Amino acid sequence: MADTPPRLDDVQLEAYFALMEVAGLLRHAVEQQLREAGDLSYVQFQLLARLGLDSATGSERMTDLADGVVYSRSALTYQAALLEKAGLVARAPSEHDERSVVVTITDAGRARLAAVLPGHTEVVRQQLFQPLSRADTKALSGLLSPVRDHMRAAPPRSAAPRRRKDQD
Amino acid sequence: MADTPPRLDDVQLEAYFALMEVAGLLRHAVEQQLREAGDLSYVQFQLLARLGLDSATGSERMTDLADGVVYSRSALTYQAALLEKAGLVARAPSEHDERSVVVTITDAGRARLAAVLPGHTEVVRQQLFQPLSRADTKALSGLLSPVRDHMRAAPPRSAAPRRRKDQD
DNA sequence: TATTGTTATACTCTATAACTATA
DNA sequence: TATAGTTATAGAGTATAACAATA
Repeated sequence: MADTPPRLDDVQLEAYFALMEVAGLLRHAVEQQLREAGDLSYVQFQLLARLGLDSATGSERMTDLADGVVYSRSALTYQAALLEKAGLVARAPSEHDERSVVVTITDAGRARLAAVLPGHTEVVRQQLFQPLSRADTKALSGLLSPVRDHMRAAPPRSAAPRRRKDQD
Repeated sequence: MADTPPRLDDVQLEAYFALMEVAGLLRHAVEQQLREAGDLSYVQFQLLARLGLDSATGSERMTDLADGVVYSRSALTYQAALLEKAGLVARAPSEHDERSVVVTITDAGRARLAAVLPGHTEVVRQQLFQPLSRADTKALSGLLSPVRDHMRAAPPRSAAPRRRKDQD
């Protein structure tokens, strides 16, 4: 279709590869720490963190949890079931909409989160932030936040035209 | 041990979360494209790219391939076997060291790589680089490259003290 | 003895599609 | 009819440990 194949130049390639490798290594390091310190996968940690840190009430609907954490609903059901079996969250039908399920972090969940957080923080600090000054960190955040917003808003088009959560 | 739990401040948290989400969304988009355009996983693409683009000869030892692409040797054996079965690489014992296995990209492997690359590039350009100016891209690369080098050199210590490729 | 690579095994996680129930 | 969530199923990928072969 497009007759001008837009190559990535050297600077872009370097940025792309560095981004993917840094994120990959960081995730790997963090996953090890979470597993050893609290027997949590990264996704499970993200769910607990969203409920325990981001949410004022400690509760969220499954659908809202799915956004941003996981790519399919069944994956969320699977992880939520694991967390519930471990006693770290509770699931109950919503009062306003009987179709919805509200997930709530339990005291045990908050305790697990608190147990894991210092080590988690420590890994991120040592691996990611040690070579970055405060100005660097601000600059990094300033560069990546718009990219994140752009990605959330713009699902892949030409080369990967599928939508993420809808059927065709 | 440490009596000063070093929290991450808001700027660091923002940078950390943005990094992980950007890399996660990008990898997801890229994996879809690679699967649809060439039936390749991201790891398989990385292996082909290293052999076909980075290596002058098109060949590398298994051990050298493992470094930077994969976290365990068995995972590399698994992926290399898949690529070989698909005819995209060939494996042969090294002449200099009979223990080593040299992996070489085939013509079919180069063709597959060429078939996949334009779409891959297009996804990365649209998803990652569209909101970034050239100066932004340079800055991003300048920030992340030192972090990558730091991570390669400094395996996780206190909180996750295991080494990556050695036994205890 | 140390290194290179493979294999057997078991496990985690994910996506697809079919399904139930409520709005 | 559309939305929320679950389940069954099947597949991809990984790590661990034991193993064989060579340096």
